[in-house]
Amino acid sequence: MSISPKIALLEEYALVARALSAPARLSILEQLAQGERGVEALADKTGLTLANCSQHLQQLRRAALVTSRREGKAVIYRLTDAKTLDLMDLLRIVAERNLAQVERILRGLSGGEEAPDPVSRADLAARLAEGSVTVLDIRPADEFAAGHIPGALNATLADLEQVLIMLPNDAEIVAYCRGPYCVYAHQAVAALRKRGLNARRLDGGLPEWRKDGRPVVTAP
Amino acid sequence: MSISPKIALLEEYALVARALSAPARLSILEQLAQGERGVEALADKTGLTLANCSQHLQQLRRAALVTSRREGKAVIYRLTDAKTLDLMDLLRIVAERNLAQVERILRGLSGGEEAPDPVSRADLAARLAEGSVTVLDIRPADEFAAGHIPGALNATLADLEQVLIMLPNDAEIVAYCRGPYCVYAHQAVAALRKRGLNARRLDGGLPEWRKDGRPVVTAP
DNA sequence: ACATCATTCAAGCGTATGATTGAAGCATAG
DNA sequence: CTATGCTTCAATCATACGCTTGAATGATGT
Repeated sequence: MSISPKIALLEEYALVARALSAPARLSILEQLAQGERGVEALADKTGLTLANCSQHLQQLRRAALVTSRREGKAVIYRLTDAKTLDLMDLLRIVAERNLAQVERILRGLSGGEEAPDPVSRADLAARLAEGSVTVLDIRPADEFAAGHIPGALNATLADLEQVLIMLPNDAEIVAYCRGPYCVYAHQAVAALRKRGLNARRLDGGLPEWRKDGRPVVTAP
Repeated sequence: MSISPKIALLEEYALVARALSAPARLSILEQLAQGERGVEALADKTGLTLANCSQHLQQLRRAALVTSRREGKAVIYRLTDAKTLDLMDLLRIVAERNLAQVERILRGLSGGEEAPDPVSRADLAARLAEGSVTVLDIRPADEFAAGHIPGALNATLADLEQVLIMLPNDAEIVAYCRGPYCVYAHQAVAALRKRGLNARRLDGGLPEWRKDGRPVVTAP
């Protein structure tokens, strides 16, 4: 350490980057962006085994991207602060800005068609106020119950058909999901547009909406 | 829908993070933040072998953090855009904000003494205008020649003693180096303060100064 | 104190990454 | 057109990481 404080410093910075360098951990962070969670819930949502998820969580904690507290028998994890979210955002921005690969993957989700520009959160808020838009929350029911945009309808990709029949054909639809890392809304919009519906995606997901200080309601 | 577009997306984001997860690559990026460089210059500055440095550069290029162009026989690398710098900055901020380890390392550099708050770039610009401050550039002579803050004196850590004797004892000194990743200025300030001089560190280094749009001069 | 449950630790395995060496491209100079 | 020198590719080894399995820890409740 005293031999090379410079390397030691860089090593610390690299530790944070390394924590973000595994898809499994990004997936965990995306979940935590929705709200704090226990280990089992995280393992369940991300499809990781319990022990594996626990190990990833500890790497994230070592990098101080998440913190934990005990609550009875359970250990609850949450993002340390907004900086963690900022870092994830910037990572995504750089990746999308630079990597043609990302473009191709997102295009593949839309069935080859060009996706329309996303709706800004300010726009959606304004349109919500005048009731001229239908908001779809494309997330599992439990996440929807834990918090969603006021007035939003909940639908998973599998449910989508069921919810559609309740909507007028000329409805303007805005879909959102967990956030920029999540592809549910992309897929939902692609499916809706294939049916000729006027659907667009919200820029960002619930965490970003909440971060803007906009209203969020729990189970209706 | 292929096997898992979601994982594929996360994999792309992880690729960018992975590129930042090795001290050697951070070191390269710090060099490139000073300005574009050839492979050999980078290898020399970072202490890496040529082939090794080239491989790291290709990983950075795969993550689109740097781009390259040919210039005669040489291949010149540079940061793709300001986002790369932003990402490095945020990485450092999160690491310093959260990791007690970083604090200890930086404190170790100051010989255990508390370092004073850094001088903001706006403050330095104002004081430079009124000539009430001496600026020290603590970087190798070639980097100094390639660009430095107007009026700055160049000194390496080894040279420091030589330069000192030219300064009045009551001089107010501001030291800077390559930037937040660089520890030269920390060490120089610690050394100067041990001699009873009124030295402080500039917040950020030359890349940040330049990014602010402030004047930079080349070899005097 | 004991049983119980959620979480963490520990060991093993396969794979990927980083560093080194030596050989192969590629653009300019002669 | 060939020669030179910078850069990159290829092969190798050592190390680290991610995932799985099975046991240990730690707090809770009877």
